[in-house]
Amino acid sequence: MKKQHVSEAVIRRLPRYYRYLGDLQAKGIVRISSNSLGSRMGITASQIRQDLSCFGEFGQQGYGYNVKELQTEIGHILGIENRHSIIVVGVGNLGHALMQNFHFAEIGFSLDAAFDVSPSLVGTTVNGVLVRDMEELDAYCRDHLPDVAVLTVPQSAAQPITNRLVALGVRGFWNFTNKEISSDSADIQVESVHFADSLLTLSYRISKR
Amino acid sequence: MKKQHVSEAVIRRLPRYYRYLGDLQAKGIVRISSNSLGSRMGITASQIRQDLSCFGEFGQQGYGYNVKELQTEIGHILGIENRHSIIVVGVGNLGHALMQNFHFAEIGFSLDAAFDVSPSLVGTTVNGVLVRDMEELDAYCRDHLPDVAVLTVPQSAAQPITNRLVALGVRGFWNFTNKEISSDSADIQVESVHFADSLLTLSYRISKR
DNA sequence: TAGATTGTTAATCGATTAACAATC
DNA sequence: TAGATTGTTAATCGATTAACAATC
Repeated sequence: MKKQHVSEAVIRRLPRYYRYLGDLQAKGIVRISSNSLGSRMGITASQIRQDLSCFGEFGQQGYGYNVKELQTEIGHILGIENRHSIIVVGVGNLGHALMQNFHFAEIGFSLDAAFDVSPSLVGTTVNGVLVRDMEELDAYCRDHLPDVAVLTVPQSAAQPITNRLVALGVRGFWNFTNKEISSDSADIQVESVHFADSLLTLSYRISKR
Repeated sequence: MKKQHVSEAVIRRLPRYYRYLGDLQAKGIVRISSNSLGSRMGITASQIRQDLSCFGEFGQQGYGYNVKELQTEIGHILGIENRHSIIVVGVGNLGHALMQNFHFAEIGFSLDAAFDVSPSLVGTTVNGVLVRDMEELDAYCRDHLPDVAVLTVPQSAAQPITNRLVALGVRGFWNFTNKEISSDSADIQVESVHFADSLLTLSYRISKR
């Protein structure tokens, strides 16, 4: 039975399911039970079945789940078929690294453009994507209506650029600036990657007390 | 009253407290109540007081918390004073970007060395840190006993390098390889940064249903 | 002193786990 | 058919929130 509200905890697990199912497929595994998937992932079979039940019925009694089918379903839930368009704003080391290494297309994103202020970068191409002048940002967004912006600008630019992009209709922000960004506009989604927070939890765990 | 077991949820919030307290200090704010901090962070005052009570008593009735003092205390809980030594293994785009931009020292880590297989990188210096040949990894670790390794190697190298480092006594792994790594050894801590998982939750949230 | 705010205990809420009938 | 495994309901567990006495 589908749920109307899906908790954050469940949503955070969906990409993990997607990833594990991809690995299983790569290994040529065709079917899997919640029990077996759970023990691979270190979670209970109950949790997997409970999680999936938020979205529908994807298994078969006595059989389990078809790996490929379930992956496709979860991909669908995650919105991978939408081919969201995405732009990189700020092509410093990190923006550059993401453009070079991160497989946007594999998870359904279309990386269409990048922007920077540096004259030495503008006009160059990174992994097939043209770096444009930040001046062109407004015109580009009006023309192409990108769904998501990767924020890899300096901290000081984070909020002003966000405001500008929100005004231009960008609804999703993948924020690497280590600054909390916000917007009054409803319906704006922000996903922040806080490297320091992540490493600090590791610091905590390796510190004996 | 100090707690013996501290939940994962609490630990994940500690770096956020640390960050917010840093921002407050930068703004010259000297004292803050749990209520005021909570409304800035979008959480309840109760939660803050409950979280802190796992580690001790840091406030004063009728006054609240001294911003600087509390930050120092939380930094201490997170192990920032330990000056954990850290090495970067794999100096590709991402490893390079982290070395260049990420302020290890600010959160108490000492970035001491980097390793790569590429002859064009070996011997160069990135942000003051020498890139060494991967061949030297074992000898280096035996000599310097680094606490943490940043894994920014290709996926295929993730597990073998981890095994090697575990055998050499490295206890913490900051894993950017998009592969789950594991170890039989007790006391090994892994913190993985899964970019795709992060972006997929954003994909979910901007997909209308 | 009066007001503010803590630390902590108790109440509530939500998430995880267990159990099991349904059924492939 | 017998065995396996689902989807779902119920039970448990843990985390968050509320309340309040203590006290600065």
